[in-house]
Amino acid sequence: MARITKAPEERRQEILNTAMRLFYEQGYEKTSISDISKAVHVAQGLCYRYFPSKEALYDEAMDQYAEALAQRMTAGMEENGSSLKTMILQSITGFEVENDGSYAYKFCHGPEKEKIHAQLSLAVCAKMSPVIKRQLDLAVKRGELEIDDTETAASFAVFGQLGILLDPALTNEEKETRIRAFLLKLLKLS
Amino acid sequence: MARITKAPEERRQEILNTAMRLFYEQGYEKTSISDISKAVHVAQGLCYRYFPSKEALYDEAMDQYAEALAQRMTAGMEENGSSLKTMILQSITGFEVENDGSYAYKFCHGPEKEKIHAQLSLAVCAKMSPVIKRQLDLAVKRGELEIDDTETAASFAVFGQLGILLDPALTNEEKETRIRAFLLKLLKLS
Amino acid sequence: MARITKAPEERRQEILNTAMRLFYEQGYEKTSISDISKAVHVAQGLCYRYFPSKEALYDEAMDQYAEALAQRMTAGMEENGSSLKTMILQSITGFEVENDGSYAYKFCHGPEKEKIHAQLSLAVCAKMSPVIKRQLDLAVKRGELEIDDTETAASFAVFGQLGILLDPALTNEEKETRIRAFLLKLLKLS
Amino acid sequence: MARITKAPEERRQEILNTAMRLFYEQGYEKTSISDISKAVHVAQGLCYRYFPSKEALYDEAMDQYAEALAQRMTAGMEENGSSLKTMILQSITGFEVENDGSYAYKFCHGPEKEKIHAQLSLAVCAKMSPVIKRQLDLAVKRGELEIDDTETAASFAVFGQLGILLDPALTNEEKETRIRAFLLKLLKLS
DNA sequence: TATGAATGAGCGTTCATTCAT
DNA sequence: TATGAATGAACGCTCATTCAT
Repeated sequence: MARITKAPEERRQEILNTAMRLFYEQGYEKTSISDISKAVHVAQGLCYRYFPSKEALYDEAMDQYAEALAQRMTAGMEENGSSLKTMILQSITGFEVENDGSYAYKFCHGPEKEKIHAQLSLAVCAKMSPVIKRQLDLAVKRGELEIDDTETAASFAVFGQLGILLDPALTNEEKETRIRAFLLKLLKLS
Repeated sequence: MARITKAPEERRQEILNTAMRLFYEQGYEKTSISDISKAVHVAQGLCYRYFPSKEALYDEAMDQYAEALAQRMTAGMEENGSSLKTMILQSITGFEVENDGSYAYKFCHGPEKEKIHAQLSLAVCAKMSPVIKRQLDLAVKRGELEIDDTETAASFAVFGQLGILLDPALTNEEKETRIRAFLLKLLKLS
Repeated sequence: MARITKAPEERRQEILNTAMRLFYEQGYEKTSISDISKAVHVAQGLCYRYFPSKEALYDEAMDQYAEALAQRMTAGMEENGSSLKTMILQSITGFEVENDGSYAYKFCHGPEKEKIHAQLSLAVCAKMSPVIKRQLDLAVKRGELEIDDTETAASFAVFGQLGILLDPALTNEEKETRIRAFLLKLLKLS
Repeated sequence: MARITKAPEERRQEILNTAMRLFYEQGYEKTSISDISKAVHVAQGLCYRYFPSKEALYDEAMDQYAEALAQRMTAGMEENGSSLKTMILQSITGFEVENDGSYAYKFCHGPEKEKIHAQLSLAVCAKMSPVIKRQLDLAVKRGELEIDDTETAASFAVFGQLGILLDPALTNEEKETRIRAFLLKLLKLS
């Protein structure tokens, strides 16, 4: 086979991206290193130059994936200084992310059987919570809000959505409406 | 080997219990059917008389486990008619269950690397939510509470705890204190 | 389960018939004793009261099956004293047997992948040859034919058909026409 | 174990040859992939780099084996332009092939219980038939023979031998004598 | 005669990982 | 840096067979 050499970092990320996708699509166990290397058009052994084991590759891929999703969902919050109410009304609740070529849009949309969703959902929430806490702190400082334990509040505000988001009986609109209504009330913003 | 015949239901449950334990302790992939059958002191093939595949056995074991944990955590709620405030103050938040021979006490205590925790946590929350919703409905009827969307509220109240519970930086007491304080405020009970 | 007792010979034949069918339909390896006993509505262990092993059951089933097919194909020959030419023109060449509830009609019709066909075809031919030899002998006696080695002739007449019969490129009519034309010429009857 | 790397094609054929032998000697079911890989002195998994399944390996091995036997038996026919009579008198009838290190000599000599023989015999005949047909066509052209349906004639000439060849009651000389005598008569060459 | 739970060996297959090139 | 043939251990699963009832 034609031997294509790439900059290590690029190769590494390429493997990571492909692994991310396959792990997400097929689950951890059903994705073999062979699958990954085939998809990257690379020899099997090469994966082991960049990652010591399949599990290490998985951990890094999952973390990077969760990070990407969390960033996407809190995008915009850190820059502009909207009011909390505006933020909530504009927030992406995880199911409106459009298919932009990344795999973020699949969040909560894949087949339920995949055991990876639970792990990913929690990881994303864990990454989102500190961001939300910071926003709550700012809102408190701005006088929009009166809460002392913003950490717990942020945690509830983020993880609390999971029950609604993962409920297959609800439509996306219902999910969105309910979550926003509840959050506004929770933060006494309405 | 001495051939020990048991009533099918008993055998089935025996396998299920052992599988539950091993899956919990070692994770799904690292537990082989051979491990399970050895632990039950039974021929490997026997597992396949009761469960068509490892995955089916896993699914049933996980569901039964989540059910048991959810029941334990909502125990007492359905019978006595305590006030919501009392319930919250007496609630088991998932980390106070003592080691009583069951495996419930390990909830959220096992090594974080196990991928099963996320799945189990969400499954338990999903099973607890409807119970909590019913209690909120009763509380509303009793006039202790004024909420219209009790389903969403219950969902937030249950899933919202996950962020705190899964945070390894907090002690159990802190977790408990924060959650109770927040819940009381959330439900405007204090 | 309701325990249904039958006369040993009846049971034995019942098992044999079902085994015959399943071996034919699915091949030897893909048919398990469990399959057979389920199809007979009988406990697995019972098969071992009647047959010492799966292979013994197979051998007997196959032989009985081949016997049945051979009889069906030479039916009528032994009784009436038709001329050889009439016999050939009336002969069943293996593909005209209609579906009469037995499985004979499947001869040479099943999926080609089944490895059992070869064995069965040869067994049927082996059983047919002596019958045909006898008819040739009678025809020689009647002066219809002049052959010294009727055994070899019968063998060629029977086994020789296989190449045509097993050819998937020919239609049944073509097979029939060719075989009859050739046999008439071979025996110098036309 | 010492790691011996070979050219893929060589390895592939090596596995094929060994499989061929074992399948022939022991039958399909009784030959495990483990047996084959042990005999090739190779890791079990390697077989699956070259063949997707045991059955695929079997099919290819059998076909290659049948091909080799058919070639051996029709060897010489295609080159020189002997008369048909000479060909028949010189023909190898399948049982005279000496043990030359190949396994061809075992044709029709192995234990009858092996179910593979029937399949192999028919496969060899199927491969021989077109060759014989071509010879008959040439003989017709040379005026040695007067037959219109040479395809059917070839089929009968080849497959028709099976009954005699597979008859365990006959000696090799008898088989040879009878077949040659019959073929000469059949083709009206004597 | 009949049941069906239980056995236990073994099979085909997969796969993470290694290593000579 | 990259290849891909080779390893070898294990795994899920099947199944002929046994045996207590």
